[in-house]
Amino acid sequence: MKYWLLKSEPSAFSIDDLAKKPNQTTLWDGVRNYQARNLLRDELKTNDLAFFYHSSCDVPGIAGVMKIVKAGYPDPTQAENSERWYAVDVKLIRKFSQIISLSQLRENLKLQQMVLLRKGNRLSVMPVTLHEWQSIFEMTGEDLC
DNA sequence: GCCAACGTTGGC
DNA sequence: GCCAACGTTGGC
Repeated sequence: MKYWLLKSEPSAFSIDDLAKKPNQTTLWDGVRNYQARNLLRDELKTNDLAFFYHSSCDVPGIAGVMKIVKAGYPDPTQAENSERWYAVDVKLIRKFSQIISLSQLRENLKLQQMVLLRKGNRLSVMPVTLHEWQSIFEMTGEDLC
C-alpha cells in the first residue's frame, strides 16, 4: 500500500464537502497536469491512503485522510471520449480535529525532504513516504491509519 | 494584490 | 529543439 497527498482549494471542495457526500465518497476530478495525471492513472491503487490538503486558503494544511476506493479511470469532466485526464474515487476516512498547517509541517525536521515542502512545488497529487506519513500522525496525536 | 516558480504554447 | 510569452498555482 502507498501513501499520497491530494490538494484541493476548500473554496471549491473542502473536506467538509467530502463528508457530506453519499457514503462520504466522491470522484477526485479536474486534475489537469501531466505529472499528476500519470500518478492518478498509473500509481494510485485501491486501498491506498491519501492526505486531504487544503491549499490557497487562510490556513493551508492537511485536513484529514482519505482512502482510494477506485483506481484511475478517465476523468468524466473532460471533453467527450477523451482519455487524456484521469480521476480516482476517494472516501473520507477521518477529518483531523485540527488542521496540520503548512507552517507546522515546515517546522518538523523529519519532513524536510517532503515533496510538498520543496521550493516551487505545485503538484496537486504527490507521493508521501511511510516515514512522512507516520511523522505527520505523530503531530496529530491521533491513532495511525 | 503580489510575485516566484513552473507548465504550456507557439513561432522560428 | 530553443525560448519568449503567457497562464496557473499557491504562499504570503
